[in-house]
Amino acid sequence: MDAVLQALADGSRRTVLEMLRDHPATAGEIAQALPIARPGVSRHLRVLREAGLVDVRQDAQRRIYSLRPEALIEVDEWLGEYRALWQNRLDALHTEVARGKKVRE
Amino acid sequence: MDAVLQALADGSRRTVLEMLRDHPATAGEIAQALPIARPGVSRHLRVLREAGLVDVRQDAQRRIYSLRPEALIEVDEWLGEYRALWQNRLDALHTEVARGKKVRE
DNA sequence: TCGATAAGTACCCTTGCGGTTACGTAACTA
DNA sequence: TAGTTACGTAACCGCAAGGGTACTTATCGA
Repeated sequence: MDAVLQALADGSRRTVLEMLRDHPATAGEIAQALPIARPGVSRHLRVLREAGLVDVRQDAQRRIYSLRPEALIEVDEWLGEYRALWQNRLDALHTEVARGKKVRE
Repeated sequence: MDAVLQALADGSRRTVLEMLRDHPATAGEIAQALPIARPGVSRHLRVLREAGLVDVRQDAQRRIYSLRPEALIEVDEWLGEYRALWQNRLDALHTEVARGKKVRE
């Protein structure tokens, strides 16, 4: 979970992820699409791999990366513990607004 | 969103957040509960504040911090774009398993 | 077996983050 | 008004993250 969030904190890595959301891609393809050089992309992919966010499949010299959204489920579950909270919060807000805004803390 | 994820990438800050999930707290209380000194906590809180994850309310000398889960909704929405994907993936997996595992990519 | 292609690793450098101590500031209190 | 309390900010330090260049490794094709 820590690894996943740390992986996601980097914008480039999120971009990689969003590329892979469309379809699997090779490391080279990803590097071409991003403003950083191949070695950098390799390292990004390593982080994503170690965080469990992507999978690699080897095809001759190519390494084809694909999304492995299972790790994101962790984040989703962590957020789940807040979801009820913000639902209540928003619901409460709505009622407050409806009854003329007597904010209570 | 970037700010939110970067804020969440730090374990201490997630801990602060989880403390505030229970109830609002002052900066001092949070610092006492954590293994880091007050100035550090202050900066953590600043990051959380600027990311929109917490709110401050002043009560005399005290600064009372409370959760503001609206920012987490952003993350939730971002994850939402993957949720369908992993649902499909898991569903697909189930059917693959059921029909005897002919993995297709 | 030798070159070409694709990717990963080693190394270096710079920047930013997180922590600490020391100091500044606002508000209560005697 | 002087002292105390509760925070925040500034300055400094160490370290790890993230980028680039150069090199290594693995696989295919001639």
